[in-house]
Amino acid sequence: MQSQIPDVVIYRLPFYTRVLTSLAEEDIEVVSSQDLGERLQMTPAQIRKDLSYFGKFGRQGKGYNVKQLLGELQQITGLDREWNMVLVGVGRMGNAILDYGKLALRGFRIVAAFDVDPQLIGREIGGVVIQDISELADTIKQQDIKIGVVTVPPSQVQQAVDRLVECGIKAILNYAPFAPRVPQDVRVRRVDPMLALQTATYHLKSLGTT
Amino acid sequence: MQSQIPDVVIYRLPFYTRVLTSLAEEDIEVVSSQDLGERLQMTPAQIRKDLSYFGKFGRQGKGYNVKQLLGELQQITGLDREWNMVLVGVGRMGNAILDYGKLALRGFRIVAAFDVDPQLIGREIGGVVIQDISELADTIKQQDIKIGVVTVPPSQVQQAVDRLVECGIKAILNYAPFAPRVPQDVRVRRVDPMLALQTATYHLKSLGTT
DNA sequence: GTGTGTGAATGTTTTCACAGCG
DNA sequence: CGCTGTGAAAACATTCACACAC
Repeated sequence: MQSQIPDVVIYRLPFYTRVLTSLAEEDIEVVSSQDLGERLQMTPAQIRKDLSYFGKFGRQGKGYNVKQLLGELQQITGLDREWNMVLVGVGRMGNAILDYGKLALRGFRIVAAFDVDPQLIGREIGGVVIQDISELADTIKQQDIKIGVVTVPPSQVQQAVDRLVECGIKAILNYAPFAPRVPQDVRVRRVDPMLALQTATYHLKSLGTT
Repeated sequence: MQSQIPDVVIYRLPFYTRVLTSLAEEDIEVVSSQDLGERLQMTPAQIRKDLSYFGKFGRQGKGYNVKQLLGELQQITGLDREWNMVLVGVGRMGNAILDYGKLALRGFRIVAAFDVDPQLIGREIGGVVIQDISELADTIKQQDIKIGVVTVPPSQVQQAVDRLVECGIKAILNYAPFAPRVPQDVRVRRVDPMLALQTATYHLKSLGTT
């Protein structure tokens, strides 16, 4: 039924690719799980175990070849290719995301943006022309897009997500502070600075004054 | 240290307060772990177990009083008060955050912002005047601030974090794509949309074409 | 009857510790 | 030697299932 590779492990892979990328930039050729562990603040054993789910990438007595391991991990995570995305909801946040150039550099490119506001349709932001939401299905199917970014107001999130799912979107980056309901095979990832703060205050509480 | 309450539980508390808040707004007075579970897409048992770490808030055969439980949880999480924060690094992201009004409504208020760029010092954004970084220590100590938001370029994150920690900051909202090193008693929370995307592509890979 | 609170059971993740390879 | 890869053990988290309170 399922992949038997724990989700937590999948979640950690991008961390590995990031450190390996910067090691590669420093022209470091070989790295041990020990080194990696220090840079990532995790135990060497965990790193070795994680990697072992996918294969044997290291050499005993030596460590891992940085470039080779990086390549393997990029392939495993699917970060070796470009991913096209659609964005739904060109409000404040959607605008900022469209206007932010660096996404594409990292392999994620917003190729289409949608809104319901007639005022916005036809405008161009960050090289993307805003289309009417009614064109969503066609665009997604034509370009075989699998990732959607949802930046509509909270009250419309579920509806927007439903539409995306109907169109065959399989991963959603959600900027709303709650989890929309989706079928099991669709992944939702939440971006929620507020939540991050709210999980920190518990520990601050016990810290006297203010 | 006698925390004994699992971190995962602490992380879930804000979700409970959010649903309870919206239930309260709908004037719903009582809720069962069953109901909560459906809304949050988690098992009733987990909710009951989580809550049991902090006390007995429910009534058998009935459920939980929404307002009362909300109050308890806000107190437990420290969300029953206002938190003042400083922001370091008024670049693109820092600017956006300062300009974003709603933070304060949710109990978090940025009361001071800092940068090293002389061009920026003295400017006002979102009601906050940008100060020179040299004034950081004084401001934090005078106002007994415990939370810092770090939006400096990646290469300067560790330095900025070190300064904040020296000044007594105990929680940091980090917008950089890596984890700075901090003492054990300082919590760092990362906001990282890129990471969110990167954890999703693993599952998309196996999905044919594109 | 209904739904909480909770030990006990089950499932999952991390860590240990060491055989074995280079 | 040094460091990987990995079963086995330990730690941790979730779910079960039921006594008990309303």
